[in-house]
Amino acid sequence: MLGKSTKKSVNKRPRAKRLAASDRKQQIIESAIALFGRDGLKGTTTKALADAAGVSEGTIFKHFPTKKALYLAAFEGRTGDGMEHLVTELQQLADKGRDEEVIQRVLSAIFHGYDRDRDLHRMLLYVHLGQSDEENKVLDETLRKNAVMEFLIEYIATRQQQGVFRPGNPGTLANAVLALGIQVATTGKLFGNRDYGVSDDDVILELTRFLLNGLRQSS
Amino acid sequence: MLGKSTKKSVNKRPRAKRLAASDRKQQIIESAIALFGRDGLKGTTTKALADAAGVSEGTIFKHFPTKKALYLAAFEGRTGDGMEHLVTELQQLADKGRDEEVIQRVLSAIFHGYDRDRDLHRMLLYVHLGQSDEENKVLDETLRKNAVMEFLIEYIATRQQQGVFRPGNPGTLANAVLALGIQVATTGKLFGNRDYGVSDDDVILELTRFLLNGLRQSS
DNA sequence: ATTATCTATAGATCTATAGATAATGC
DNA sequence: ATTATCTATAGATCTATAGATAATGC
Repeated sequence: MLGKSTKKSVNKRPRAKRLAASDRKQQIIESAIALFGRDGLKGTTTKALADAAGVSEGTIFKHFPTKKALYLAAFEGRTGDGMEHLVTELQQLADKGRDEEVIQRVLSAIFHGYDRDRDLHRMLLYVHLGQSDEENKVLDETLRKNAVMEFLIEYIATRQQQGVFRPGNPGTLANAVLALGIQVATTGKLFGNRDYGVSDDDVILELTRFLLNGLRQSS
Repeated sequence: MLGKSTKKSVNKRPRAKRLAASDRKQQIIESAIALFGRDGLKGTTTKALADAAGVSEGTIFKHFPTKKALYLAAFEGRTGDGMEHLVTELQQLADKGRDEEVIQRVLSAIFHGYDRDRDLHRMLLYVHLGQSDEENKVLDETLRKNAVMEFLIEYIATRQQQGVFRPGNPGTLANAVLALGIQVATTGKLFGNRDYGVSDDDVILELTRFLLNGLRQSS
């Protein structure tokens, strides 16, 4: 009623500070991940992307030829960040026979990954649901979680030969370990289903004991 | 070049057979689930919905006030279909001490649910990612999987008191059982990650043994 | 004459482009 | 004078509506 801020968009955003192209590009990507993670590719408009980045829509398209190119750019350079390092660490723990720590490390890596890159993991779910050829390429690259999967299969098979773990298909069992971690992290950290008032560390400990109990020989 | 079918949309769809409103409504919902499951709410156009149902866009809006109303209608009447029946069955197995069959039954119910209503489960993932207040209402209604969750918590706690299952937070453990089943079903049946060449029944058996081993006292 | 469907279209986005304007660095 | 940003807008959808047309049942 006072005429100042009632009119739509009277307060126009100030011209964005001029940045080097590579910096602006990166900054647009960072702010885009939150939006794409929330609403998906189709659900996110270039207007929203521009507003979030603090630039005009024209600027968005100056840096990325299409909206989808920006979407896909979010995954560049993030393919399996510290996966090799993790696998090395796991291998060392496995060699020392520290089974508890192996499983615990796998679970905490998953949990922390979802904490650190929550929006990116939401995006990944959207990409999975998307399923185009192009997008599945990105997935194959990104889901180098397979490095961990491969380690687990080998690890479980070895422990079985040593008579420590009970028999059973190592692929199915490795998949079970990862699946449990991923699903608990997904519901707890992406969907907010953490009704069971327990801390992450407690859940990890509980699940570790549970998984190891499941893997080990009873007798 | 032959002029007959080169022009866009020369072959016009014949007028849809006239149906009773309730039948048409149901049929539109059925065909919509596949589209919403594939592309989500925003990714599915009313044009696509009309084409899939074999009617005009006008007809879609005659039966549903908005696209979103159609989206939400897909969940009506499907809230926990045979959940009470399942829980009754589980309770009977539990009373007889048939632990293997309890777990196996839970897992096979999840697997079969994903097989039977694949598109609906894809939609549910989209809804989960959507997260608006309104949509979470639908979720709370639909995810009466909680009935099974509640049963499992009670069941695990009882078995712990009897000294059959090892100690541990029943909520976390029950969540683990469901999470494992849901995630394996999601990746295997919704995302097509079934690289490990094993039949459903074998996976269920393997996971059942694994889960029970994890739950039971070792000594 | 009542109910279902279709046609045509309004109005609101939404993506992307072209050309103008502003800022930087030589 | 080179590079980054913005403004303005074209063209393509996309949702939803209103009024015309067709089918059914009394």
